[in-house]
Amino acid sequence: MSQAAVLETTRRPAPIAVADDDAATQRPYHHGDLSRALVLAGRRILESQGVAALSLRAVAREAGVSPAAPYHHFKDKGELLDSVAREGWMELGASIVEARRSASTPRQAMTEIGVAYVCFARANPALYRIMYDAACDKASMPGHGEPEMEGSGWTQVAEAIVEAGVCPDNPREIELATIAAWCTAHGVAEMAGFREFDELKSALGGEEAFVRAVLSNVGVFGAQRP
Amino acid sequence: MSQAAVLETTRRPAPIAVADDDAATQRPYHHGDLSRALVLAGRRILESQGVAALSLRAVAREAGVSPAAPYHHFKDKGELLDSVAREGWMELGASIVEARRSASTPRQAMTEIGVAYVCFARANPALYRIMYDAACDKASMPGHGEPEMEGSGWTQVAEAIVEAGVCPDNPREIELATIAAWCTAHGVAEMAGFREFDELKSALGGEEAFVRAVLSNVGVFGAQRP
DNA sequence: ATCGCCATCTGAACGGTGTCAACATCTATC
DNA sequence: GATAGATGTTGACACCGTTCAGATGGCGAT
Repeated sequence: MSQAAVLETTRRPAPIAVADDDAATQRPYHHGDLSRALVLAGRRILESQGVAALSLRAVAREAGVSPAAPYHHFKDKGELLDSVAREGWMELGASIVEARRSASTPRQAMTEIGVAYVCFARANPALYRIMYDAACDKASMPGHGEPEMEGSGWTQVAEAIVEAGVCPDNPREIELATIAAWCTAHGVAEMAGFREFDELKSALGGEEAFVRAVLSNVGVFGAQRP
Repeated sequence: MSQAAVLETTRRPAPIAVADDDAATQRPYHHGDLSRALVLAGRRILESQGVAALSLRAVAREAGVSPAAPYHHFKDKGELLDSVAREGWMELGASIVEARRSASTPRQAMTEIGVAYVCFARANPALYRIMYDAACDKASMPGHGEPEMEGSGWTQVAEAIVEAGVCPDNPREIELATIAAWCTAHGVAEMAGFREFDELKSALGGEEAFVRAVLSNVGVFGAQRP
């Protein structure tokens, strides 16, 4: 469907409402809520065509709007991608909360948090790339200072680390362990997709088994060594 | 200097010899060894302007050649970047060999390998980004099957892991530990530059101290927990 | 020594991109 | 209902990767 829009540039797809669950909603303003529609369009392109296809013009096309329209809602392309990324971080945070809740012991919670992080990134690789890029040049990590993300993500990990007792109970040690956890999860998340590991993955019975096996070697996430 | 080349498009900088240590070398052919010169130009741009400025045209400009010239030496932009990346991996491999040699105990060797990996990536952040991107869609990890990289990098890490006894002495466990090591180093390398950590870094006495503190929390690289 | 081949380099072009200024249109508010 | 401001469109600019026809020049065959 978006294929057609790409091939036949003249005929633009009909503007999509912010939520297409109610088809009867006639867009109340020029477009409705374009900034939201653009973020959704961005995610759609990310999922269907990957990060290389995520141009500002493509997003505008997908949203059924002219290439310059986004500039009335975002300073530039980076700011639009930041919005897409922020949604991703919020979903990842929710996934971590869920993983922690599902575990029966604090130590197991750490493992599940790691697996949840990596699996989210692997399930949405293009989105995760955007998320990482956006986090790169931010002065604070995702989840710090954003009221709608309070109690998810970063703080969850720190709490779980304290509960699991993976490091001395001391603010600095806890911070270092939390950073180590994030770094490690990020590294595994980015490299789990390497084709080099395909053989090992299937030998271990799938990607999640592979991820668990790797994470078990990693200290913060792994089972306590005897 | 390359600023001028950007601003004043008409006047191209003089073609640079493949190695400018010997200024008397008159280029023997059309350009000399353009493919080598292009790789060097790419690295120069990477270091001075970052990865966002690394366009094929910019590389050609820096090498004093027309935008189409690189196509006689590389299939496309990706192949040129692959060459730049391969050099980077070889240098990183050498750095790892050196780090391992400098350590006095097998366990310390693991720590130094991790620090060397991260410090290389942090010292050449744009280059490392290219290196990672190139490794992404390769079927084998850097250092596998390339004769000029035999005995550096990947195999070094596996050997060091065996010597340090960080995992059961079993091919699969060794492979998993090696993968975990690489994932971890990659994660720390990419995130060590986050501005979020600036305060902690200076509190710990610099970036290398920060890196060592984080790595000590990650199992494969860290000191053995008591 | 000359010729012709072929690797190499150039110039111009195409479609794509991000971004901007000028203009058009619609909503909200007085 | 007039007007101001927010929102969308058009057209343009510079840059990008890539291709292709032609110029250039080194090197092997004659």
